[in-house]
Parts: sequence; structure tokens; C-alpha cells
Amino acid sequence: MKNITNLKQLSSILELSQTTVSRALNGFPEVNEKTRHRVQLAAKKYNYLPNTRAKRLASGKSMTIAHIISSSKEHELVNPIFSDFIAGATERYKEGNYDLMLTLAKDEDEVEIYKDLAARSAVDGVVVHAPKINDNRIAMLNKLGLPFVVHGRSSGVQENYNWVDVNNENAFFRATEFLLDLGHNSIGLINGNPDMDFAMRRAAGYSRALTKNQLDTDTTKIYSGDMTEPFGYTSTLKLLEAKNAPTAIISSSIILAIGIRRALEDKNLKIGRDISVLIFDDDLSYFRDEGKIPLFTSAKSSVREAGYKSANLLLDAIDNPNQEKQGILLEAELTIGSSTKRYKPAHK
Amino acid sequence: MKNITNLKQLSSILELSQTTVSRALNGFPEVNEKTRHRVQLAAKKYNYLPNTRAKRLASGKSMTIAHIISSSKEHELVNPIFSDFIAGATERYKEGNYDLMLTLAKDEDEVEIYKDLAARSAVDGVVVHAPKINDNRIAMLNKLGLPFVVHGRSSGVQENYNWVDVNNENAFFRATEFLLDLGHNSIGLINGNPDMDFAMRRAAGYSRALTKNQLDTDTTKIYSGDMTEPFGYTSTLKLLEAKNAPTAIISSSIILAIGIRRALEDKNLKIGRDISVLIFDDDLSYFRDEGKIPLFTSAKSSVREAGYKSANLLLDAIDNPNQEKQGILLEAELTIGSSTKRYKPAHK
DNA sequence: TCAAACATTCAAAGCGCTTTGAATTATGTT
DNA sequence: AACATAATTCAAAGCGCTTTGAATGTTTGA
Repeated sequence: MKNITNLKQLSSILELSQTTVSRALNGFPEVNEKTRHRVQLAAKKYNYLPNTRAKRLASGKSMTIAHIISSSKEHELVNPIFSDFIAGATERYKEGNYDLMLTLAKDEDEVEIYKDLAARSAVDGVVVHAPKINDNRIAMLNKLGLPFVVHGRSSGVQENYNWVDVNNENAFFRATEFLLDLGHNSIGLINGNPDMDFAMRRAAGYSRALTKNQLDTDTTKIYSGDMTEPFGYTSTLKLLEAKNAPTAIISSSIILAIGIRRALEDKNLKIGRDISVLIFDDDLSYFRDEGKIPLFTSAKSSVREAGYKSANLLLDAIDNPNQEKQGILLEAELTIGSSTKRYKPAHK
Repeated sequence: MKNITNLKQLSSILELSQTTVSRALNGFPEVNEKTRHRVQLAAKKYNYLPNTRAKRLASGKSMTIAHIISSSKEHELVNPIFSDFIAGATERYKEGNYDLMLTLAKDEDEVEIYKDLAARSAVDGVVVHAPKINDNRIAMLNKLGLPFVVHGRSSGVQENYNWVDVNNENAFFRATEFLLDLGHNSIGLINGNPDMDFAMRRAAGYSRALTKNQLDTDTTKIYSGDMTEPFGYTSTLKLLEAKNAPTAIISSSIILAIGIRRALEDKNLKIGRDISVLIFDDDLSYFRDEGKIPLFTSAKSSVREAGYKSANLLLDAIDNPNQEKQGILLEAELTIGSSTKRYKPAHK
């Protein structure tokens, strides 16, 4: 059985016009159901699927969403959370027959890439990852008229835009209060880069909890940087070497926490017993903390779910261009694991 | 300044035919250099870029490569090594003006997806990830006539195909010999799922080294499964609980090794001192082991580089359809870190 | 029974490019 | 000056779909 590769052939075999065949396949109502059935059967029989390129040109839609993942020029890192975020987004794209296009960029190239995508009309929308404070990408995309959704938010930006974010401030406020309630009053924070919006909000939540409990924020207890394992490691060593070493540490990611654990091990300290550790957990599939008692006490929010919701919001915005911009705020779950314990003053 | 969005407008402003403008922009030689310059200037001035959709239809090329990442139905995992692989591949795609399309699939859907991509002529090529032993995707893609490259190889498959792989057998042979030379003769192996081709080759290299040293392969010392942190953890606990517990462990990934470290910590064992650990290191950007002395002794091979080379091979194959299939075998570097030490028998 | 109303199908235009084959202009040769 | 040759440019067809507006076939109601 020879495959058929275009509408013309298929419609001539069926002795129908291209119009009718096209409409039959696309579910238009003005086609006789018998005819539609005959068409569908033939399409299946000859393994016909409409040519993507032609369809996109004719329909004026790209049926593609771009994800631009950028890394700073100094450190070319690909954050593993993208894997899970994209897994969630893809799920939604599949439902709507969208394709996902992935681009990696250097920070400074990213705006160029948006302009390029818009000018060559290559995609129907984009997902903005890892927004910074005052992120200029948002105004740029609004100006370009390219639909987009931000995974996160950008403080300082006045424009309206679609976003999906975790309530980072609240999560870290609660996490910090939780540790304070356990008696810890020297709490370290290992966080993302300070220009990242999420990192700023997390630090703010942390500070708010301290302030509420009449404690000052001690900036020597805050480390901010790329959220890699080595950064978690070196930051922890520094925290421990300080005169007033913290009795608890909050980590902005599980990967940092792996470095934290290594550092504690080096110092012969046991998590939970000697020092409490609380993490923000994106619920990455390869690091799922799934014992009866979770290893880490955590503020948990599935980044995969955020991916799905972001995609959903974006496709919605594409279908309804005049709809108001929306924000979706996800709350993290505070889950008690074995990495946090009541603070017991060392016997002096 | 109004932007110009199609060739027609641009050519009418320039008082040239579309043919000439198109050729000028695409670098054809039969255009007067003065004219070309004038065209390029105007294109820049009006921010004109050819419409991607139209270009793809007219040229008959999709300028897109698909990466289909599949996960088994039981465990829906997105391996973080894809992030780095894709970072490498994207670099090459950018050079050739290709776009990268990413799809996630359940194992059993994957073949359908290939057929679909081929029938609707959506991409110019695909990258096959995580090949299994006797992987049926290879024959399928050859039959479909869709250009592809495999990241890895598939034992048992007779067809010719393009591939980029690490010499896993050799890497694990050398790794095992290295540990044997240090006096270890009870060596555990924590590996990927046994139906994965790379895992099979790694186990084979491990066994070959044992055999060469007159040792039997003890299957109770081999654990195979999803290469997650929890799997590394539970496997290590089991290894340690066995009567003849290994004095060294080889890990197929750094993520497994993180679980190994946690298990050892639980048992108050120190890596290097009490037990040696040797890992296969894909050089993931978020887990880069970059101290003066690396933490882990490892067989290292950059998966990012593999991504670049795979993309390169694929684009080459697309440009030269009649060229013979090629295989590229990368050798891992054996790097000494602090996680392996000479075996000292416990004082009885 | 006949026109109006509805259901179904069709021919042709158009999406915005590339590319073919022809036409025009410039240059070189004797 | 006259012709061949090379250098440029052009009009039109084509990529494979969707969609518009018209045409045909079928029912329905008075």
C-alpha cells in the first residue's frame, strides 16, 4: 500500500474536492457524515496526515511555543529544573497539538532572539524562564505583541502580563517561622542569585519572619549564587566557620542541599541531630524524596505542575488575545521530614 | 518606522522583483553586489526577516530536529542529563539555523510519534535517546526514511545507523581494574536498567575486568534500576547489609552517587576511607566536580559534548543523504579523585 | 407542484516564500 | 558596429494546505 502524501492525491482518489476532504478531516460541520467517514477511512488507510509546513502557512499559525533558556555568560549552566518544568508543559501542548521549541541563549542574546522569533513569525508564544527583578524581557515582549507567560514574576515591572509563580515569600516566611518555633535563632540561608526575582522574594519572606520575631537579618548568614551542588557545599562550609554559626539552614533547592549535606558530612555533623536543614523542593523526578518520613523538611511545590499550568495559561491567552492578563499563585506545602529538630543548646 | 513583514512589500519599496530580493538575502551569486547591499540595508531598516512558515513550505525543509524523550509508564522521569545533552546539541543547531523541537512520550507511544512526524513531514531529522538492547526504533526510522542519530548504540540491531556513544565497556573495564589494582576484590555496581544498552555494556566491562583477574561476577553485588538518588541510596544500603559487603562501589551516574553518599553517611562510613566509590560522570553543569582534587574518582565524558557531536553528525547526514552511516566513539577519561583509596583489610 | 431553505460540495484564490526559465542589460571581441 | 557572452533582473509557477464565495443537490412548506 503506497502512502499518500498530499491532499490532492487523497481527494482525487476519493473523487472529492480538496475543500471537502480538508473540511472532513478538520471536523467542519458542513460535511456529510457519511462522506466524512469515508474520508477518515481513506486517510487512515493511506497513512495520510496533512503536511505540517503547509498547514502552518495556510492557517497562519505556527502551532509552536518557544522556551528560551538563558544562562549567564560566565557560567553556562542548564538548570535541571527545566527538565521537569518542560515535562509538565509538554503534556499541555500535546493536548492542544502544539509543538515545543527549545532554544538556549546567552543572557545578552535573549532579547535578540525574541525579536527574531517575532519578526520571522516562527512561534505563537513563548515562555519566559527565570525572571529577574525589573526584567526587561516583559516590556519587550509586550511591545512585540508576542503572547507569553512568565514562570515566576518580576518585581518592579509595571506592565500587565501572564504569570505562574509559587508564593515564595510566604513559603520562606513559613519555613523560617517553623525553624524559629523549634528554637533556632541563628538560621542560614543559601539562596539563588540576588538578581533573580524568586531569590529576592525568598529572602524577603525569611527576613519578615525574623523581624516578626524581633531578630535582625544577619547578611553574613545569607549566601546567594548559582544553585549548584558545589555552591551549596562551599556556602555551608563558610556558614559553619563563622563565629556565630547557624543551627539551621534553609536551602533554596534540593541540589544546593546535596552540597550542604556533603559539607556537613565533612564536618562530621549529622543533619537533624546537629543541625537542621529545610529546603525548597521542586519535586524533581530524579530527586524525589519519597520515604515514609521524607528526608528533608521542605516547602514543596511541583515545578512540573507549574509547567503544565504555565502552558495552559499561555495557550489560553493565545486563543483569547483580548482577555485580561492573569497571574496564578501556587502555594508551597510545608512538609515535615527528618532534617529538622528542636534546637538543643550545646552543653557548655 | 513601520516594520515590513513580507517580501512583496520589501521588494516593492526597493523597486525590485521578489526573486532578486530573495536571492540577495540568501546570498545567491547572481545578484549585483550593490543591489545586495541595498537590499540588506533595507531589510535591516524595516526589520524584515523572511517568514519561517512560508520559507519552510517553499523550501521543502523543516529546519527542525526533534528530540523525543520517553519515559516508562511506571516511572515518569525526566533525566537531568538531557538538559546538558540538549545544551550541546542546540549549540550546533544554532550554527546551522535549525530549530530544536522537544517531545516527551511514554515509551509505548514513541514509535507512533516517529510515524506521525514522518507522515506530516514536520522535521528533518530526529535524535534517538536512551537506546535499549535490540531497540526497535532504529529499524522503524530506517524504514520511514527519516534521518536520525542515536545517542548510544543498540546491541543486537543489524541495521546501519549513525550514532555517538561513549565507550562504556572500556570505561567500566578500566574503572574496575583500577579498583582491583587498589586491592579491592569485592566491588559493587549500581547501574541503569538492564534493558538499557549502556547499562549492559557497562556491566560487561565490569565483568571482563573481574574475569581477567580471576574473579567471578557476583550478581548479588549488581543493582540495576532508574538512576535516581533514592535508587542509589537503597541499593547501597542493601550492598552494605550483605554478608560479604563490597569495599568499593562503582556508580553509573553522579545522581546515584549522591544516594550512595547518603547511605554511607547513615552507616557512618566515610567515602574513600571506609569505602571507595568510583562514578561515571557525565559532567553535568549543576553537579560539576571542580575542586583542586575532584571529589570523585570518575570515568568522565561530557554529555554536552556528545550532544554537540550528535547534532553535528545528524545535520551532516541530512545534507548528504547518501553518505555512509557513521559511528563516533568517545573515550571517557579516568580521573583520580579522593573517593578511592587502597584497600586496607580491617584488623581482625 | 414550485420556490424557498437547507445541506453538501466545489473551483479558485491566497498564505509568503523559493525557484525555474525567460528577458533584459552590460561587457567584450573582432 | 555587430554579435556573442556574461551579468542581472524578472514574471510566473509551485510548495500543500485553508478558506471564501459560488454552485449544485435535497428537503420542506404552502
